[in-house]
Amino acid sequence: MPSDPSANAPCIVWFRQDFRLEDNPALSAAVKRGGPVIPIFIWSPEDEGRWRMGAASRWWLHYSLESLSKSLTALGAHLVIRDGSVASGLKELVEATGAEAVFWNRRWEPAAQKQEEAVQAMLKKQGVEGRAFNAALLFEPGEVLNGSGGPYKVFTPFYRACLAKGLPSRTQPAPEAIEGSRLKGLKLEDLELLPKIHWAGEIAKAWTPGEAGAQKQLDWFAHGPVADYMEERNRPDHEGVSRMSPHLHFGEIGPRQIVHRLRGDVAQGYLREVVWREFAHHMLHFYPETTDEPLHPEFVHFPWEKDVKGRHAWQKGLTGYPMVDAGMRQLWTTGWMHNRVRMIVASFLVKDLLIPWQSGAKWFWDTLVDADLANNTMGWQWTAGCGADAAPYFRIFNPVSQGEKFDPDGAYVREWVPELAKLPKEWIHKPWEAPAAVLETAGVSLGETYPKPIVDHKFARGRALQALARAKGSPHPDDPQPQLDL
DNA sequence: TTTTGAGTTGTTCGA
DNA sequence: GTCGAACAACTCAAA
Repeated sequence: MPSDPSANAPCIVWFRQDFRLEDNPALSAAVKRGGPVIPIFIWSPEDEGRWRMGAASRWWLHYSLESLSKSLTALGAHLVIRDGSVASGLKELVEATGAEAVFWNRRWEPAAQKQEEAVQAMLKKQGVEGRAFNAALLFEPGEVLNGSGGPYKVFTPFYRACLAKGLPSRTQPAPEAIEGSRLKGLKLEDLELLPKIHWAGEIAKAWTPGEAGAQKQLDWFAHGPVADYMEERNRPDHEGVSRMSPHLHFGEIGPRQIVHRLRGDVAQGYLREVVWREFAHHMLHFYPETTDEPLHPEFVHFPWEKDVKGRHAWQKGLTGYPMVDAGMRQLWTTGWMHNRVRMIVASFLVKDLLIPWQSGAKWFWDTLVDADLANNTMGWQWTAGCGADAAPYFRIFNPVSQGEKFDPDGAYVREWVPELAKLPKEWIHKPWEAPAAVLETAGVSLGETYPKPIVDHKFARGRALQALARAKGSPHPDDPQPQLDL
């Protein structure tokens, strides 16, 4: 037998947002290296700064860790759980175990990158090997650049450049066995990730966190909805989308596995959305301040309203616009909202109520089980018109026509706004226009059983167009006219 | 260097 | 009911 002593020194695998065994390059490399493997998760919200994990995501994290822990145990390893700052936690572990290497998969959020730099510096000081791998993305920031060597700021050319490179689909199998090491840590319960008040019942019914749940979800999507994705993806009243977002966010499955599973023309439209996720991560990397600041600086002066009542009505799903309220209640109840409806509610907050997009981003951050800093930031900036590929200023969603177009029978509204369930579909998206007799028959009393619209959309649209014109510096009737020097 | 064409997801109005 | 045009100007990407 070879007797190189260093071959048997333990290797720590630091799990972050890559809670899977298949196609997990850090884990595979550690196993291949030989010697004991110490998988570790360190709960360190203080390392995340302003964007520490929200309540719904913490719920998911709890069960994702539970699932990962079981899978590792089945292979012979043991997930060590800790809390506190990652750099100091890893330092202690390296010293306690005599580990000679720490492997992990990269994350791209600004705070996560700072955390990683601190870990690298610590390891260098300790004389321990630190190696980072790519598990999260098809292409990491810097791999897809425009002709001038800079980052793309428009999606379509970025997308074409990705396709030209070929979407990576090679994956690594899960290890068959792992040489473990007994090491004491915290119990999962000690992290107190689950809510103290019991509000997660419906979330639990809707989702199965963990690698097996992710695989099952992808199977379901690949066998059915993917074929009609382009038509059905806009229908919140149908099961037409993949619902992969929380699994992807927590790395219970990686994008390469998705590309591998969905090869073929039928999935092109869906894979385009996966590339949007890539684009969002690249943008966040190159423009890290966009989590809080508009990408386009003229929006710093945008005349936002401080409308506390409006914000609360929006959060609770009591705006009086059924499509908006249905979405907000689906979010609150299940930790997720259909993407089409995300655009509708976001447009309503930002354009109809003129409430800052950051406020909406924060609410989503706390309530979504798939809250992802890159995707969330890109989505909200796009809606507000201040981000990459920004919406033209005149693109203001009409919550009524969007409802009639994408929830034509009102089934989605009926599910999430049950007090309107008996309204005929003719009026379900605009109950304030329904004849009194129709309302009475349906048991709807506006202002009592369901709110009247908190703002008139036509008025709000005009107001938003005016505010946008002013922010952009175009002339406005109320502004002093510049003297023309003719 | 200059020029040209394109740019996720919309709405409204008038023919 | 359906259809096309108008709704700004600007930035980005690439020829």
